[in-house]
This record gives sequence, structure tokens and C-alpha cells, in this order.
Amino acid sequence: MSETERKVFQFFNEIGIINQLATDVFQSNMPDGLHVSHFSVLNHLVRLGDGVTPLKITKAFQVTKGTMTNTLSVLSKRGLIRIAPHETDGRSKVVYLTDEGRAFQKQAIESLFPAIQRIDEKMDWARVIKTIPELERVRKILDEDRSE
Amino acid sequence: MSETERKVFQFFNEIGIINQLATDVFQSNMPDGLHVSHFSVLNHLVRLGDGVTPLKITKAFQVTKGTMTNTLSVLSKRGLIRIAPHETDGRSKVVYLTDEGRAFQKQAIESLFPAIQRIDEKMDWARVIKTIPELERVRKILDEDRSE
DNA sequence: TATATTTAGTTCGACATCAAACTAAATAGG
DNA sequence: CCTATTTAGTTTGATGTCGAACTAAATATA
Repeated sequence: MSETERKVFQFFNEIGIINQLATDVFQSNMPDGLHVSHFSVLNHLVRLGDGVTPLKITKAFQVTKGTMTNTLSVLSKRGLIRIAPHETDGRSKVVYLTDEGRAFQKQAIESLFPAIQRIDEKMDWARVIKTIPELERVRKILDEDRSE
Repeated sequence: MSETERKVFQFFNEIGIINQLATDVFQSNMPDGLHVSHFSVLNHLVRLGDGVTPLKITKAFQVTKGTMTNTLSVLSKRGLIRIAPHETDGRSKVVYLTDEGRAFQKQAIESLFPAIQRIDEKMDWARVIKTIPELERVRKILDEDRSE
């Protein structure tokens, strides 16, 4: 294994650990029985707009359709989204945020601010932010590779 | 939400997506019924040395003891590790790699080379590698924050 | 138009993971 | 020493996720 290959593995390893640590912090701030995945879907709908089909969300998150069926049904039972039949396609459905869903998303994000501030002194956010373009590049390449 | 906060969320979001895409590639290269988590434990033992207790591995991966019990029992049933009683502590055990376990780890890593080469043209590894120190810094800060 | 194929979503069985309760061994405090 | 507490690991029930089989609707093709 070459030095470059070793570094590449280290890169993905660091990514994996950071993801796990960050997800754990996030998860510990989720209320009663809600999972990060539920928040993620709500967040997606807030940021990119609701009124989309389950399949579109499935594609965005790169999960199976069965997983999304489950996630959406939990959100729906909680009253955080509303699932309506599709106007023109009898196979399909359309997902809408409810007011409760929007409120939850907002509150969940705010609940993270203490954690961010806790590590604020140690973290040099400017440097962290500088890595984003490169991460975006990597993400896009991996994403293209997947769909080819 | 400030611009910096927005960027911070974007950073962790990119990390999450990259992790998922990379994990999926990795998982699709795992043979018959083995999971990335199984490989990760083997890899950990190869890199940092075997002959350690389950609890130590549990701490390293930041999973619950129950999860590690399950992971190790799968690896043991597959003959990839050997679990022996602890010499001096009757509550504890010691985990050793078998030859099969070492071979599997090696083969699993090699199985990734095609995927790496596939995206090699598009990816500027030098730039990717340059982000590692910053990722390490972030990882360490999150890790310290967790244990405090 | 009638049939075949594709597409959207659900269901099912398997498994990783978690939190919490539990067992057994080691250690601490009296 | 004896009891209480801590520690290492297992077990149990719940849940998120997956892959594969399935249903129903839409579209393509003949």
C-alpha cells in the first residue's frame, strides 16, 4: 500500500469518526424517540422546499424506499409532516411540512447551539470552514461515481 | 442563525454525506454477510495490535458494550478472531486475531483499490490529503468534548 | 387496444445498534 | 473479613436500515 493510499484511508477514517461523534451529539439532543434521520428529512424539506414525493427524498438521502416509508410514517404519526395523494399520479404521494414540523426543525437546530458554543474556544471555525470546498468536491465525485 | 453557524452545519453535513457514500462503497465490497463494522474491528486490531479486551475496543469505537458483544461474537463464529479468558481478571476477556482474520483485513483493503482507481482521475488526492490535519483537529476536539 | 415493462410505494425478514436490566467478578470501606 | 460498590461482559426489547419480494398504477410496445 502506497503512502498516498494510506493517507486516503486516513482521510475517510477521520471523516467516519467525526461523523459518528457529531451524530452522537446530535442524537443526544433529539427528543423522545426521534432519530437524527427524522430530523434530517424535516431539515431537507425546510431547506429545499416541501411538496415533494417520497421517492425524491429517498434519492436525496440515498436510502432504500422501504427505509423512507418507515421514516415518513413516523414523522406523519408525530404530526410533523402531512402525506397527501399525488394530484396526477395514482402511484405517488406528496409530502408537506406541518407547522409542528417546521417548529421542530427550528427547535432542534437551536438545541445544538450550546454544544457548538461549548467547543467554540477550542475550535478554529475559520479553518474548519476553509475545508468545505474540498469536501464538496469529494462529495460530488463520490456522488457521480455512484450514479454512473 | 449566523453565517458562520450556517457554514458549520454545512461542514458537518458534507462530512455526513461523504461518510455515507464511502461507507456504501465499502459495504458493497464486503463478502457474504459481513458488515463494515466487522471489518473496522479487525482493522483496528491489525493496526493497533491485538490481545486487547472487548471493553478497550468498545471505548475505541464509542459503541455500547452490547454492540461489541454482538460484533465480536460474529467475528469469532467466522473464525476471524479468537476470544480467550483474561489471565488475571475473571470478568474480562482478551481478543486475538487469527490468521484468517489478518488475511481478511488485507483482502478487504485490497478490494477497495478498484474503487479508488475508478475515481482517481477526477480526484485530486493531494488536495484531499491536505485537509487531514484540520479533520484531525476537529476529531480530537469533539473527542475531548465527549469525555469531559 | 392488449400485453409487457417500468415505476412508486409497501411489506417482510434479517441484522446492527442502542439503552437498560442483569450476572459475575473485583475492589473499596467499614 | 463482610458488605457495598464498581467493573466487564451478556441479554433483552425496540428501532433504523437494508435487500428482496410484492402491489398497484403508469407507460411503452406490439
